[in-house]
Amino acid sequence: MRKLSSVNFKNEKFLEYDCPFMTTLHFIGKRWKPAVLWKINEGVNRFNELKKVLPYISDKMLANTINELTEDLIIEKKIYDETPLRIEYYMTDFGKSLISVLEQMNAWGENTLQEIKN
Amino acid sequence: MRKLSSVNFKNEKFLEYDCPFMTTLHFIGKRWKPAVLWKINEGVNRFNELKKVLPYISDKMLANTINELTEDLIIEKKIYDETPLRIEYYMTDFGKSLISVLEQMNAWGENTLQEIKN
DNA sequence: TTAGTAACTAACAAAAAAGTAAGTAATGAG
DNA sequence: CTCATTACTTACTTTTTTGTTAGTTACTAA
Repeated sequence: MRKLSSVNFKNEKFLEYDCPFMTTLHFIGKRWKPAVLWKINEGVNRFNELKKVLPYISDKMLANTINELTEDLIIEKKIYDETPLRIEYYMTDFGKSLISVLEQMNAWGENTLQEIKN
Repeated sequence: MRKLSSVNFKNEKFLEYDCPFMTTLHFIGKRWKPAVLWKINEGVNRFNELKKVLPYISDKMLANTINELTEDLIIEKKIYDETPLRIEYYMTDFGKSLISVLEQMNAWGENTLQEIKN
């Protein structure tokens, strides 16, 4: 749980106010968040499918990440009344607007990895 | 200090390999890094000047951040043989290539903040 | 009735990141 | 000789994030 009185928290808020890119990082700057988002965008929509494509993620981290993305309105949960239970996650329009940012970050990352190789 | 044997570290490396945007986040995904980078890019080049424009950063965090940006070859240090001592930091060409990514993140952040207001 | 599957949650521990307080080195001014 | 300035470093603590293990609910198939 976040401690709202901490200097750490206040500094984060100051930076989000002073530097809008910190707001962007607020949505994607965690270990598994951008990866989960990316996979959902690619059409991997279910809990267990996400676990397959991200083999080292733990149940807890996947659930946490999904919960935060849902609270932030980046993805939405759809519950299908079937058995066995089927729940799927989809990008919201707001979430989709983040993808082009991730794409540019991806391009820069790929480029950098290439240059390091050479 | 980073523990190279930790699951945390291994997961980070897996993600940098699997999702190139994680490589980008590796360079800017910390509390003060993108802000310091941004300010240096805007022409704030000295330790004490950076402290002025980022009033809540501690000496230690600023020094750490500058050191990491230097090790990552994003900025470079220029020492002027003057008294009092003058040291300035400048973006490298590699560092400059990151700015367009930060600019897009900034635009998305500004937009999002605007939408939240309305 | 036992086992299995999907999608989780809770309690706890370890690791990493950030913050605090004090100190350092080189120089020059008074 | 003491103080001020610039640009840091060190030792330590707190906060935050990540990971581990075990359990839960609702259903179905054998």
